[in-house]
Amino acid sequence: METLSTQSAADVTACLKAVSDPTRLMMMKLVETNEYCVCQFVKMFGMSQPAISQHLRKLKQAGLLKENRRGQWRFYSMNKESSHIALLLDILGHIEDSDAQLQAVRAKEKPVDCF
Amino acid sequence: METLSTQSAADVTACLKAVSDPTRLMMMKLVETNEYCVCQFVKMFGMSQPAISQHLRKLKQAGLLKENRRGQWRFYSMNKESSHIALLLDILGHIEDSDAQLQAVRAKEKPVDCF
DNA sequence: ATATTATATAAGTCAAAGCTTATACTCTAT
DNA sequence: ATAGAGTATAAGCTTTGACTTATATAATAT
Repeated sequence: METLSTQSAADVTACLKAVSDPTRLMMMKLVETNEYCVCQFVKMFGMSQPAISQHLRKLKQAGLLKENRRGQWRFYSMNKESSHIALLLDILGHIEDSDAQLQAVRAKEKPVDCF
Repeated sequence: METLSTQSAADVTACLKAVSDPTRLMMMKLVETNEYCVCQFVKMFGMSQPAISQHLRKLKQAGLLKENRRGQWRFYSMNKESSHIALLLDILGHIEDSDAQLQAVRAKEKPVDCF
């Protein structure tokens, strides 16, 4: 079903810029259904920890991510209260679940107590 | 209504990159209902002709625009056969029609035989 | 208090993006 | 054939973006 929520062109652009990077788009697809900590993303994407942190920061600054601290971990999940949520979900809905990259990333998922 | 069309994450990213610029997003919103020639865009956006041409080229290379030559003009319109059309329309649907920037740009629209 | 693990931030590098100016191409009119 | 208008492309400049390495912060465990 289509959402009726609209926003300014500038707001739409801000959201698009946040997710127009392959890593960040994939991150948002992942957190659509789960929450992940930084170390999990590092394993899944095979990128350095600072690179992952920086991507997460951009998504958080765009209001798309919610941060949840538990112990020494910080878990990130989709911010369902985001002003961009309708647009975001529409975009994510266009990614096929069978996407090879997406499945490759998910295949590398490890529990939090990873080492 | 929601479209069921999905594509690879890479394809979605390519589309998002094309429209994640304020000028290009606005261009796509404009060509949703009309076709425009380069000189019209120049007037509407108050940008140089090469800058406009370069934005149009990006959108065309992403498959979002159709080019139509008539006389010495080149008219650009939305490519309804684009593989990204469903995603694109979803995105554009989130821009409010009352958007100030959009209305400001539309207010500067002039007929083709402009000088 | 110290060490360890998880994460963030700072600073630097390199490539890409968006503009500019200058020039080339294309069509029309003379 | 030449000139002029509309548009594209090339080259250069400047800013931004995505990484790197190094360091700082925060929580946990000893």
